[in-house]
Order: sequence, then C-alpha cells, then structure tokens
Amino acid sequence: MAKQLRLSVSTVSKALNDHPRIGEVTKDRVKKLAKQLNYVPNQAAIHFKQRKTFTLGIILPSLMDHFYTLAVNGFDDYASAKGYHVIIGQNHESLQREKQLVSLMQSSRIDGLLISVSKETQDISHLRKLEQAGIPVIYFARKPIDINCNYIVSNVYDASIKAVSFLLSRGHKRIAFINGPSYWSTSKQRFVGYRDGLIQNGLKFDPTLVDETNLSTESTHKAVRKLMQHPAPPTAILCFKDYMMLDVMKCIRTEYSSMAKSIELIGYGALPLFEKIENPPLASMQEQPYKIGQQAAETILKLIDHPEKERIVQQTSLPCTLKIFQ
Amino acid sequence: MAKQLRLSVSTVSKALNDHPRIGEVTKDRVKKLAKQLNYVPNQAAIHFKQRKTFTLGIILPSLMDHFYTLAVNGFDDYASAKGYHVIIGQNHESLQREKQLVSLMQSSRIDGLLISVSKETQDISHLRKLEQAGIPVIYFARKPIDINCNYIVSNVYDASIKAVSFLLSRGHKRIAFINGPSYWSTSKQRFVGYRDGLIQNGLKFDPTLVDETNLSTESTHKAVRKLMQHPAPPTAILCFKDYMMLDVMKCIRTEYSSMAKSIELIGYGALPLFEKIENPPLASMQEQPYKIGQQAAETILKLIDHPEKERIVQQTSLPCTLKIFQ
DNA sequence: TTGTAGGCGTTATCAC
DNA sequence: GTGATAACGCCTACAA
Repeated sequence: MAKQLRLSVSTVSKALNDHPRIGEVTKDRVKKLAKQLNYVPNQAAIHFKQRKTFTLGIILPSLMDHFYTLAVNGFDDYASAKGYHVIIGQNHESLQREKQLVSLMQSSRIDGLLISVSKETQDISHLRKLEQAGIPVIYFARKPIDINCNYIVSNVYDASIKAVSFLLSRGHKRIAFINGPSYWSTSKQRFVGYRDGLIQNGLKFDPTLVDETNLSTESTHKAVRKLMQHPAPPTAILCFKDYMMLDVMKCIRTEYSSMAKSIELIGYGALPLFEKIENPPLASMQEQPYKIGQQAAETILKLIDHPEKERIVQQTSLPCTLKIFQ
Repeated sequence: MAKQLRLSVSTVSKALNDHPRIGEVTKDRVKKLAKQLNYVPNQAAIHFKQRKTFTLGIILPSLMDHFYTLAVNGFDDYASAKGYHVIIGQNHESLQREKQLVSLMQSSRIDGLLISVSKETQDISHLRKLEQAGIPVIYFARKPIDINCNYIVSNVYDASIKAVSFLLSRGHKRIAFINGPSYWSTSKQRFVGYRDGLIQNGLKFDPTLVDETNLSTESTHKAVRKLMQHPAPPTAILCFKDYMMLDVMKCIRTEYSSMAKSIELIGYGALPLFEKIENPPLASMQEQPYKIGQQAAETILKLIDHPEKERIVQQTSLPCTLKIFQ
C-alpha cells in the first residue's frame, strides 16, 4: 500500500490514524486507497506492539443457563461500548476444562477475567496465578470461600428471607428448602437466609426440612422423595434455582400428584419462560444477571486501568426482587 | 528467562518446543524455570508472526435461543479439539451490529466464520468481502437467498412434510401454519414442505390457513387471532419455532380457552424444557444444532487448510426427527 | 548442541 | 509534512 502511493509506511500509518501533522490531501489519498483495497489493520500486530489486547475473558458453567447468558450480554454490551472484545468459555462444571480455559485465555493475553467457577472448583490457585501475572479476576454468581477476592453476586441472603416471609404470609408453616452444593458460598447464604427468615418470623428451624442436591435431575428427585416421605411433609418448597424447581415440579406432579396442587414453590432466577407456561410456580427470586455483567465489566476496566499495586478488592452484591407468577 | 539460565532466546524457544536437537538436560532446566516463572508464551506474538490466529468466529442472533447455544457448543467442542479458539458475537437481529461484528472479527484476524444472519440481513456484501479477503464463511440455520455460498442447515422441508403427515394421521383435516419471515429461505422451505405434505396426502392447500409473523409475541398473537376467527378454524397448528409455539399456546389458552384442549401444536426445536412442563405441546421437530456446529467446524477447517482457489462450495442439510411429547 | 540474525505489521520517535 | 528506524516477542534458517 505504501509502495503504490510512493509514501513511507509511517506516513501511511499516520494518515490512517488522523495524525495532525499529515496533509489533508495525503490523508485523502491514503484513506481512499485503503477503502479500495479493503484494508483492515492487523490487530494481532497492534496487540503485539501495545502489549494489550483489549480482550476480556468470561468463563461460566454453561450457556444453556439463561442466568449466564444474560450476564454475558451485560458484560459484552458494556465492554463493546468501551472498545473491548469478550471471549467466552464454558467450563461445563469441570475443573480441568476450567484450568485449560484459564491458560488458553492467559496465553491469548486477555486483559481481565470474569469467572463463575465450576462445581468442582475449590482450589483457585490457577486463578491466583493469573492475578499474580497482573490480570485482574472478578468472580461472579459463584465465588470461592477465599475472602480476599473481587466478586459480584446476588444478595441471596436477603432474597431467601423475602421468599420465606412471603410463603409464611401465605399461611405456610412447613417450608422446605432444597439447596445446591454446600461448599458454594451462594448455597450457604441461601441457607442462612432461609433459616434466619424462619427465625425472624418466630418459627423454629427444622433441619429435616432441608436437603441438598448436586443440581442433577436425579439428585433433585431424590431430595423431593425424601421430603415427601417426611411424617409431616412440607406445604411449600424453596428451591436453589429455577431449573431445579422444574425438576421438583415434575417429580411432585408425577409421583405425588394428589398433593401437586397444594404445594407451593419458589425458585431463583425468574426464568422468562414462566410467563408462558400453563401452571407456573408460585414465584421466583429475580436476580439481575445483566446488571451483574455490566458492573463486572465496569469494575474490571477500572482495575485494568489502575496500576497493579493500587488495586483495591472490589466486592458487590446486588438485591433481588420476588417475582410472583400466579 | 534466557538471561537467568545464561542461554540464548533461541535455545530457550527450542527447548520449550521440544526441538530434537536440544539436550535433555537443557530442556529440563528451561522447562523447570518456565513453570516456576509461570511463563506463558504470548500468542499475540505467535499469531502475528504466523499470520494465522487459530481463531474462528461465530455470529448468531441470540444466545438466549438454545438452538444457537447448542450450535455454539458443537462448534466450540470440535474447534477446541483441533486447537482453535472460538469467539462468539450476537447480532441481536441487527444488521448494523452484524456488520460491526464482522469487521471486528476481520480485524482480529479470524481464520474462518460461521454465521446465522440477522433478521434484517438481505444484502450480504459485508460477508462477501470477508470471503474475498480469503476468510471462509459458512452460513448456518439461516442462509441468504444467494445460491453460491457454503451452508449447513436443517432439512426443514422434509421435517414439515413429516409434521403434516403426523397431524393428518391423528385425524386433523384443517392444519394451519404460522411461518416466520418470508424472506428467509428456511421459512420458504418450511412452507413448501407444509404445502407438499398436504398435497401428497390428498388434501387441498388452503392459503387462508397460513400466516406469517416477525417472531415477536405480539405479531404471533395477532396471527393466532386471525386463524381462530376463521369461519372454520384449524384443529392443529404447525409453528415456525418452539418459542413461537409457546406464544401460540399462551394466546389460545387465555383467549380461546374453550378450544385450548382440542388444538394440537407442533413446533421446531424440541426445547428440552418441554420434557419438564405440565402440558407440553403435541410434538416438535428435533433439529440437530450440536451436529450442525460440529460439522460446520469440520468443514471450515477443511476450507482453511485448502488453498483459496481450490475451495469448493459446501452445502449440507441435516435431517430432523419428530419428537412427541404427549 | 547452541548462538545469531532477520522478519512478521504497526506505531512512536526522531531526523529531515 | 514526510521519511527512516527501532522496538514489540517469538520462531526459524543458518552459522558456529
């Protein structure tokens, strides 16, 4: 291109970047030819030179879960607006895959990472390494127990209290809770909120009404059966997640059909789909995944722009609202 | 790193790449230090040098649609296994956004692109330019009318015939069809299949039983009302997509509740969710999005490895199976 | 077996 | 206003 115009590469480069000391005439000639040749600058070279890729990574369990899809959208929208790319990786609940993704992303030189760790992830040394390499990491939705990390989550503690209070206001006395894996802090918070909600309202906490699943349909069905075989079965069930609640609904409908109508359910996530189906659950806690993504993007860009040593740990939790379907 | 070991960079490079002519002892020393320093090669530099990024792009309307999520998974799994990255872009049905994504991806030097064009995309010159720049493009799910392009789609023509035949076998005589935008070839194929299905079974095609929507809930409801106000309303409706079918179900249930039980519906997509809800539709045509993604990845890698001039247009359509829920 | 030199595309810097 | 040159990190002939 430089040759064709009999100009030096540096002049061409300056012309394309609207450098002030380049004549308008020259700029025009260069830009015209660039368009004609369908010239596109090689970002790989630019990134290489700038030691920065303007790329952020996001790692999440699965795109089939709309919570994460929405978080991606918030993250992507904010990041795009600021000129950053986003690359997505799914860990599919495998720690091994997660590690692969992290090192893949590190080698493609992402400037920052947003991650919701896999089911299996308890040790986060692979992520600590990233941070040591100067790449900021923000955990979202699921955060490790490790206290000293950036995170942004939903305030599921308050949400659980709200859910329990709502069920009590509808006259329920025996409210069960099916939780997710207990080593997630998000499960723990739900649980404590559930318990505190009962206690605040003057009820006793009954541990036999609480069970835990690994989120698989089978283990959820097992938990439901256990609860339903209780001498005094629950009249309402709080579920860790909407996807779990669907399994709970199905199990009750098929195996305990006589009680199906009287048992009320609340989940987390407020799947849009519930607006469309015939017998939706009673309610669901609406989280703000899009906003989580957006704020995470905003925060991570701030961290990137700060010299590494001045970075302050960023921790946020966003409120949920109870969405009633019936 | 080279300095620490008092070796030259090339020795270090060779050691890391298991070059045969490097002594085992040296290799060990180098690798050990690399691990210790948490050294990760800079892909940006490698890509820059190799004039290849080992990155594929995939552009689709929305990740909220599980069809596309599954296609991404197929694409990503195959590509990862072959050492390629995948970057995802959502056009959100906007041509403008799509063009942005294409040029973004071009400048980040993707080696190939898989795309399902936006609602608004009729002119594909932005994609032709990519191909002219030597980057292969495969269209999936939605392909432009343009005949001379690589594509991989579901065989919705056969699928529609199957669906109609199934409804006829259940005794329906008046089968309506609510289609998607008529300028998509995928809509056209569904339509022709619907019509041919009727004719092959000895029924007359009645154009008053066919309507078209832009996929929004509102326009779908409008189409349903029109059909239901028909002097002889349909007893079964074939719907362009499961998401549309949900809107159809809801509209019939709320506005024509007396007929809700007698009208049978078939959609396309076979959303996994239908397994879990209380009153699922009669059936849905199960496409193979994961396989579409996989095959697309396979095909695009083949195209990438072939010299540009020898590339042959690749066109595939995969069969669908009818999945019955009731 | 190891070292040296050159080049990939772009831009910042400095000289003209 | 324009041109030459170095530098970014890595790889690979080729030289030693």
